[in-house]
Amino acid sequence: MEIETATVAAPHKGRPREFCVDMALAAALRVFWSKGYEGASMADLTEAMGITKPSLYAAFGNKEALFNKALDLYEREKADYMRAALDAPTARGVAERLMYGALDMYTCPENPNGCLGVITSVACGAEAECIRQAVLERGATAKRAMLERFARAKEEGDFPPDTDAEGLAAFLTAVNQGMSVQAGAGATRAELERLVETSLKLWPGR
Amino acid sequence: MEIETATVAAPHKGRPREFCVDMALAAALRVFWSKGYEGASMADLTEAMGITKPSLYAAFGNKEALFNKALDLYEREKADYMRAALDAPTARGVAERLMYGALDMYTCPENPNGCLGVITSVACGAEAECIRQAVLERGATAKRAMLERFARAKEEGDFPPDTDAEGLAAFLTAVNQGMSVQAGAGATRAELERLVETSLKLWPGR
DNA sequence: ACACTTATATACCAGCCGTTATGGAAATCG
DNA sequence: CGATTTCCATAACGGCTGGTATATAAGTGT
Repeated sequence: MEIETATVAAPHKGRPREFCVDMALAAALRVFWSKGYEGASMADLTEAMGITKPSLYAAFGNKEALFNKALDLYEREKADYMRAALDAPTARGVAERLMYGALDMYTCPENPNGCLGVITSVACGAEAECIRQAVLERGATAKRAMLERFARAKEEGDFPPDTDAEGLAAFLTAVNQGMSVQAGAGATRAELERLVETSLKLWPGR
Repeated sequence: MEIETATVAAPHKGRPREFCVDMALAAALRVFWSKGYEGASMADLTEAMGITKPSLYAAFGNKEALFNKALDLYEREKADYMRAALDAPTARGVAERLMYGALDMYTCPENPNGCLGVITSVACGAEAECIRQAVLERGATAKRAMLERFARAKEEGDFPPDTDAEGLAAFLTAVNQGMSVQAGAGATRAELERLVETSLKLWPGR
């Protein structure tokens, strides 16, 4: 259990490590984010993290454990706009925050393009099936939260009464996933902005 | 240049090959379709195709050439619903045919789930960059055709005059890509049907 | 100064990757 | 028939994969 959060200050005996775990993990995340789980080789990771393989294995366990910790970091730092979006007062506000948040994240110049979840869950070999399952589970959790939010929105009158809240959740998820795919395919921010604006123009209710 | 299309009938001298090129290619397509370009190993391919590696190399060149031929087959047989969709008389008809066509294709029990283009273009290692570019080019061509169709639809009054046809093309593309991602993630056909119906309910114009 | 503990660096492991050389089998041509 | 051409099967190639054993360096507490 690591207590320290910054660069140094080892509390116990033994040779202190020469790198910052958090920074190394952030570097690993960027590699996974741009190349996917299987596309990221240990050589890619160690080079980006600035450490050697034994150091990586000592600090993180193995590739799979490293990915899971990187995924935790991703959700914590990068994708918490999702949670924030659900706090919007209206369903339209939720959709706005979700889409513009995704837009910012997918097109931020210092980030890889696209969504880590989409990149990882699509097209992975048999060996990475458990990784894929873990990612899908998190996506399902996020979608469930969105669904509950839209069910509430329907009760509050944000939608016409005959609206399919589940369909709308799937719809919003799909547009975000498509935005991720197009960002990965090289779409410009301006193009994705038009996609978001078009989608919001079609969004039902006030 | 192979002339024969069926099982046998070698026109020239030498030992005739013992497998059907078209069937082998179809099998290879299914492997690429379910595992992606890099996720499909030569062992996977040869096993599914029922041939050995030297036979594969003699008949198709190498892995990249095999993929390109499989991609040709995919576009020719599976994804020509796109071309057909653009022939619909109205923009709404285009959207309907496109979405239901994608729905049928992504959920057909005898096909892998999802879109080969999405699977291949997302998250590939550096070595497959040219493959990715080839796939993206075809996607860009398809999107360009859709864009032209919607520009015409706007002139014909299918949309309100202030409509962003380019945004709508990106929108429709995004919903289809999202549908592919969700199909690959294990969504049921019923779920995707609701996604399509919801999207069409939001689609502008008559 | 010493033993002890931990991190780093080098080198290595078996296994899979895409690809190909080699040797024999099966067909047509003369 | 023999000669030729093409295909199939085995096995191997160098290179890369994720993962590790070994040896050395750099700190700790006493």
